[in-house]
Amino acid sequence: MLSERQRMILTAIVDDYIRSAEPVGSRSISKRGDVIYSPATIRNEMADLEELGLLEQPHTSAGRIPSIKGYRYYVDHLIRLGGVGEQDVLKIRGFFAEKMNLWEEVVSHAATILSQLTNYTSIVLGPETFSTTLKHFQLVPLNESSAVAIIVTSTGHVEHRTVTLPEGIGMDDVQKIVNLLNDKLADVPFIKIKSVLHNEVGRELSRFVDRCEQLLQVLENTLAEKTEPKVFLSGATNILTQPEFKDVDKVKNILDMLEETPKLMQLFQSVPEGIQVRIGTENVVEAINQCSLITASYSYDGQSLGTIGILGPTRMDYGKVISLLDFLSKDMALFMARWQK
Amino acid sequence: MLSERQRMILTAIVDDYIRSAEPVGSRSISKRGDVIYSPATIRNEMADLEELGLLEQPHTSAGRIPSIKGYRYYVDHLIRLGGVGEQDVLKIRGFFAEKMNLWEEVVSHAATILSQLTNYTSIVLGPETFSTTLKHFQLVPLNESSAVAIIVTSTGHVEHRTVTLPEGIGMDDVQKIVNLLNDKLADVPFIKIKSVLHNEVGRELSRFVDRCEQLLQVLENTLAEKTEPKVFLSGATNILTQPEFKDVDKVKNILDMLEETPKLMQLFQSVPEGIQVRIGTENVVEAINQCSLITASYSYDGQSLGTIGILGPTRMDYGKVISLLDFLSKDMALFMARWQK
DNA sequence: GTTAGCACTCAATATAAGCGAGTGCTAATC
DNA sequence: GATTAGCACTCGCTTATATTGAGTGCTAAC
Repeated sequence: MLSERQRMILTAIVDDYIRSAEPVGSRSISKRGDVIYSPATIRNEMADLEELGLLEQPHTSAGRIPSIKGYRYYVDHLIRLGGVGEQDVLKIRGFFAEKMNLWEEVVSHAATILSQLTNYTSIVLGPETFSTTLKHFQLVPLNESSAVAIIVTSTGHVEHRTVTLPEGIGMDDVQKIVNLLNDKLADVPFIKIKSVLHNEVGRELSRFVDRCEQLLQVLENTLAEKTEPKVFLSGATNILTQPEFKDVDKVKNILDMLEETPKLMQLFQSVPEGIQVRIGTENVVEAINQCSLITASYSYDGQSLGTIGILGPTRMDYGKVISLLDFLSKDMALFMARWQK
Repeated sequence: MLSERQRMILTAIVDDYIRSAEPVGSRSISKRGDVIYSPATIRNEMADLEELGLLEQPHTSAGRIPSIKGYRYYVDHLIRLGGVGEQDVLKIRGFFAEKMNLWEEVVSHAATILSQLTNYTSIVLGPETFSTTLKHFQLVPLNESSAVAIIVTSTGHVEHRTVTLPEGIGMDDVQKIVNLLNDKLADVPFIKIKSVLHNEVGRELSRFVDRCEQLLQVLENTLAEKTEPKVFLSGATNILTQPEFKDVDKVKNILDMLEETPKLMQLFQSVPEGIQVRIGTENVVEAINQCSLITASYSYDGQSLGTIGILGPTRMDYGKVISLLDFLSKDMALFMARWQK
């Protein structure tokens, strides 16, 4: 357990370091005004904090910088959430005032706004098709053996993939099946599609059409296949403005990872509801062991819709980013809730 | 007009510099074996080449490097196209052997392959919807006032956008119009859609439906709107491995530009048929004045389908990249030709 | 026309000196 | 006992200075 004084000093060091990117010395803290002890006293406390693993010294005659553990303590116990600045609120409000019909638009714009407001890299995931309902289904034949399946969700999200048609099935049979599926599956949540298909549709269908089992199977897979949520990135190059990433080699790994969608998804694996902060090596993906990732999921009616995240250096403005993500994720949820009806 | 010896020396310098990224001195050329003159003679020629603006000296006591004009001369007159390496051919063949149904897949994979084979950044444009024909058209209502218009092209490309429905139009009227459009417009090239709509459809439609002019107008715009060709990027971070881009600030501008699609499109404005090399400041976009962009358009039946390009430092392996782009663009054209039927 | 020789240039590297921000420890002070 | 002034010490950073070596341009000889 830290003393009140230690907490004050740790807070001061983290805050200063976040601002300046320079190791913080005892003298500069003493001069700040909010810690009214002499440099010597502060030095003693700093030595103790280092012993506790909360601070580090780049070299003997330098000031202190927070360790991962130090940031963790700061985020868990010391942080003051200042709320979102007036300017930023206005920008976000303006953003949501625009007319947007497609989920993609909302999400990609959100990513842009986030990276602009923070000067870090924003990563926004969504929509997860599974959390929406089917609006319309269509099969457009390309040639004898393949077709494009088009799925429109209640959120205006359009998804398409190619399917291979079973041999020797007639076009009008296909059309019948598609019509029936539209009838039966409209407004059914994706999560229930499989069971509806089996219980209601299968029976009925066999009355109409012969040899439809294969096709039905294909379509079932197509419809029920969990889709990768789309990833929207913005401000990937912002990392280059950070002094700790002046070195090209350090940056390369990070940018490489951002280019690879699967790796990116891995970052978001098992993020819980609400706001989550992962500092430095707390991230499983090695490439970002020098970075922190803050994520916030946005949800509707208890159902998680997607996740928004900010990737920056461990020396990131946690207070600002957390406030902002909290604010934006709630606004997004609200915005999309208006839609669900 | 350059003498044969000058051409040999210029070739040697460009080749060496492309390999080593270091200014090339007279001694090292003399030792290569293919230019059998003493360093002193070569120095004299180098001085002449510099006077002609083909070479530059970073500083007095350094070797020479090619100027933009030097590269230009090299590309126009000296380059030896070695063809594509066996390894690379195999990879490309393997790539086209895969089954791909959507144009997007082909194009995005092509981008990946290109960046892998060259270690530069690849930018692939396509498909331009205008060069294909309409396969299917669908309108899925989202609510009273808006709907998603879905367009499937002959190449399996699916395109969607939201449209605003005119007030007070009935759903069955909408359906009638959509059906009619599908009847009349199937397999019509996008380039002709506007005229077909006016001549054949407009007349006929007014017989069926009242108050459809507005909707028809909206759909006409939707269908005839020239779509931005999609851009696929790969290997954006490869630029970071180049020694001339060790400096983060130089790289930032380039990567920033790559993140912005409109800027990226600007790069490809007015690229002619065939292979085009733009060296350094020959590029209009300032951010890449230290880079060269090589583009090749792929076409079918005289109609340009899209463009593939490689962005690298001016000190780029022009011979290899040109051969590769030539090869790949032709293969892509062939692959897609098989499809058009 | 070609080349050997030589003085010269200049970035890059190495070496040393000085500075200064910051520390840890000790002893005096509150 | 907690706090702080004082001081010696550390060490990265900056600046100044020398050294090196790859490369040049010019001249004179071949």
